[in-house]
Amino acid sequence: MHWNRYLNGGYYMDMDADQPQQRRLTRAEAKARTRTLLLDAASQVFASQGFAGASVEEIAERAGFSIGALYSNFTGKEELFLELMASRASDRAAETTQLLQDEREAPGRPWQALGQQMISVADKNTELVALQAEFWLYAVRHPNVMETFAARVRQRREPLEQLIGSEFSKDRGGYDGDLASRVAIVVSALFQGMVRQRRIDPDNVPAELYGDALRWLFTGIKATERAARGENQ
Amino acid sequence: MHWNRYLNGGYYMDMDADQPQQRRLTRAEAKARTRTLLLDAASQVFASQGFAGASVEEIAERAGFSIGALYSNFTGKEELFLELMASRASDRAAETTQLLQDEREAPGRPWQALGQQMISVADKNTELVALQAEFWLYAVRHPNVMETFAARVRQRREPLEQLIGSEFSKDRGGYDGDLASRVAIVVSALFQGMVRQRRIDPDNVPAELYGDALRWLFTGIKATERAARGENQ
DNA sequence: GTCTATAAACAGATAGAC
DNA sequence: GTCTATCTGTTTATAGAC
Repeated sequence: MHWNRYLNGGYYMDMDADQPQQRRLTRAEAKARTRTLLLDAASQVFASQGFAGASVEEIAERAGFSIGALYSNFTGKEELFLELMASRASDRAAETTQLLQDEREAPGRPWQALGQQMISVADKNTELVALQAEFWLYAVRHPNVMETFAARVRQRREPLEQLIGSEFSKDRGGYDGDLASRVAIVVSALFQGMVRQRRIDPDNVPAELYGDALRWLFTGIKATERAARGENQ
Repeated sequence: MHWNRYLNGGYYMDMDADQPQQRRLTRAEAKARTRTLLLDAASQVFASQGFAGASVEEIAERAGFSIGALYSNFTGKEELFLELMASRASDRAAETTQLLQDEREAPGRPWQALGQQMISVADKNTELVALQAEFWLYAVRHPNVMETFAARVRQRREPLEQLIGSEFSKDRGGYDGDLASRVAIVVSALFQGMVRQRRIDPDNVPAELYGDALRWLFTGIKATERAARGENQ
């Protein structure tokens, strides 16, 4: 039996029972597996109860272990939370890169399609959306963590920034990195804001709206840029 | 001595000591004042510790009262939090209405100016921004509260929706309420997303960016609408 | 490595004095 | 109305058995 990790943080087992030389897990592997299961349980409990509201007992129980096991893998609740924060950040980065890779391979696709896909991904991962809010609050309340968190968020924005940059390159000579960076911030802020609104009021925040907003935004940017170039030349 | 409430939820005393018939507060007035002070303290403590992380003792202490006083004014921590949620929502609604009223009286002002002003207001009220995130998480975790919260958010969006609608009326014959509503959602989502980003990474999220984004957005909407009308007519 | 048992601190909430 | 004292349950974290 072997545990693999999905991009979204879930797990599945290799059910290939015919595997010839199935062996016991080494101590290190077993411990790693326990850590992983604890982190997965922590994700659920922190998402539904918040950092302060979550109890280590519930996390351990949900993972199928005792409190003692938790404390032998993490120094405490805080470290568990911070490790989760780090692990989920890299998951998201991989996911985003993949999503935008798909986008690059279907370059004719309108912004609407990308927008709708992003929203539908967010609709499914309700746990992650709540966790993000929890991470943000933690960062705001712990200045020493804030910079690390901000750096991760910036990093996650990079693939988006590149996609936008290459989109703009089509229309003009050079690659305007500063513009791409600013637009990426706007696009991701818009995305996060809409996902949160939609979460509490889905009827009033249709999934297509994010795509519409992207179309408006990029139409406006191109028009504005054209106008600016027209004046300068 | 009389307590008045600022739009932003703060308080100030009338220092007019010469007031001739200064009288003792009635029991009801004293109780109302206690409630108000407790709510104000709760705002600070909930913002910095979160709902689960805040203790009623700290709230009572910060307000200058004992735990007993808190329990004689609220049934418990939960009611205190919900009352705060309701009171701060109406404060924000009044504030927004005022801000957009100013906007209406200076109709030539570009979107950039409005955007920058909104961001600078948010920069000052860091407590409120954290509270909003806390309210959102609470709503997400308590389905019975969610609809009430969503309704308050919708209500707060109304003045913005009207401003946008009247802006669009200039360009075309009728008032397109549906478009205005959708754009208002986009604008407020964008705002909230940028404020959160800016809170943890101010260097990378310049205050002007929100204004730029609004300009891009409205330029794009008008171009898109023009194109749509051109095709239909 | 993980479990059970427990220590020590703290939380929300109540009762009765004033 | 508000305060002090207290009850009860829960929490994080640790110690020692296996």
